[in-house]
Amino acid sequence: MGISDRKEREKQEMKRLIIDAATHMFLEEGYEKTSIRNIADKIEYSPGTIYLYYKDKDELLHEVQREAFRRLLEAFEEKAPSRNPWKRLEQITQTYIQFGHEQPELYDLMFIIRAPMNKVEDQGWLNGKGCFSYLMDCVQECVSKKLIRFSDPRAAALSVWSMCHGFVSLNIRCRMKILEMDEAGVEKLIAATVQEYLRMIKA
Amino acid sequence: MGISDRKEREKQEMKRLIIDAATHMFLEEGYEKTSIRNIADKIEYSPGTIYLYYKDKDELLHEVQREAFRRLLEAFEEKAPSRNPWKRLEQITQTYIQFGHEQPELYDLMFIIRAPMNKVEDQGWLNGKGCFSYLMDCVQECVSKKLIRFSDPRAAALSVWSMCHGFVSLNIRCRMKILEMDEAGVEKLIAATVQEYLRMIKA
DNA sequence: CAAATATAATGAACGGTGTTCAGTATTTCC
DNA sequence: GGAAATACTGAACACCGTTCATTATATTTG
Repeated sequence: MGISDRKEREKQEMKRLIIDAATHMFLEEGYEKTSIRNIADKIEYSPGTIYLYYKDKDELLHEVQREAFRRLLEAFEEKAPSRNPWKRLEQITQTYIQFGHEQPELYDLMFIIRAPMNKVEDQGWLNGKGCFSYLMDCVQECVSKKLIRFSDPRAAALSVWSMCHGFVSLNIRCRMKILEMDEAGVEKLIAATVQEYLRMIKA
Repeated sequence: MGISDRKEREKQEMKRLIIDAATHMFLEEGYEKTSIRNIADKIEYSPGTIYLYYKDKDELLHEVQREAFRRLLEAFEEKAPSRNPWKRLEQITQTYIQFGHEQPELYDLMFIIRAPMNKVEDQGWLNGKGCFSYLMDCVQECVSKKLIRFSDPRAAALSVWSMCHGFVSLNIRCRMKILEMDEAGVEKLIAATVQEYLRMIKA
């Protein structure tokens, strides 16, 4: 049936229209400050219409999260391609921190926002798992080749992730103002400190 | 003038009444979920009254932050008293992480929440600086006595803080569900990984 | 083709939010 | 006791996410 095919296609196009607007506005203004009404205005539909395509605002969030994690994974694949696992680990940390600083609102909704994380199995976090696996595989290889002072790869991955997330999240939530340095200085210090960290965990 | 003294005293008592209720409810339900109307209900005043004592909800937040940082500092002084700077560093990290896990809503409003951090100079963050100084002094001493593999104490403090904050914030925002471990297992892993981290930065 | 049905979109309404302010009640002062 | 100052109220404003009866459009049927 051609009609139901077209209907399905139109439905998908509508979902795209909504999610593209949402992504754009989340990136621009952040998740909290973006209202369903604003999104509806932007795409020139009534607020109620959005609920015909997405259950609630959380579902929009999950969809955007899914794409954001895909973007991060792509960034890893592009900017952390080294075959040398130690080199790759350096590239991963750098890429992660750069990603966070360049797209703070996106980083926010991926890693900081209070969100129903019920469905880790869910699609929304499948890409998230992909990102974590990229790191996990890397440190796994580092452990195997004794390039890193860890024996448990899970602990190693957690350590690297927490360190990087610590830097990024403290910085984008302005807690590093406590250091009383200018923005550029802080980012330099972060870059230097992550290098220092890597030096210390290097076997 | 006795009357204006009493007036001033009553004003302070009213501020205390409000801030105590606010603190209690922020701790219980979190900052976002606590409304001015809820607080007003609790203390049996009208919503408008709260605005006679505090400019806006942010000012309540800052006040609660101030007390929260005092609490954290007290926790440091109580649970991280060792004269040995390395030992003290271990105690500080442990205390910090325990604080975050035991009072996630308080931790949230101190370190995670989007909040106007305009006034780092302000009272709200003076206690925050006290907390950071407690760590800073400690690592400073570690650097002096060559107990730590850092030369720049600021980088050392930032590293330790970011690592601990990374653990706590990823955990209380449920991002560690990606590890597919139970809650207790995660906390064990965190404790082990922070130990591992300390072992690696130890000179 | 027209009528009946199914689908899609609307926008008012509900209960919530932070915040303001004209009006009222209370207290202090003369 | 009456005037002035202070304290408090609660309705109102402009938002929010979400629901749903109603309306408009598109498809299917006779």
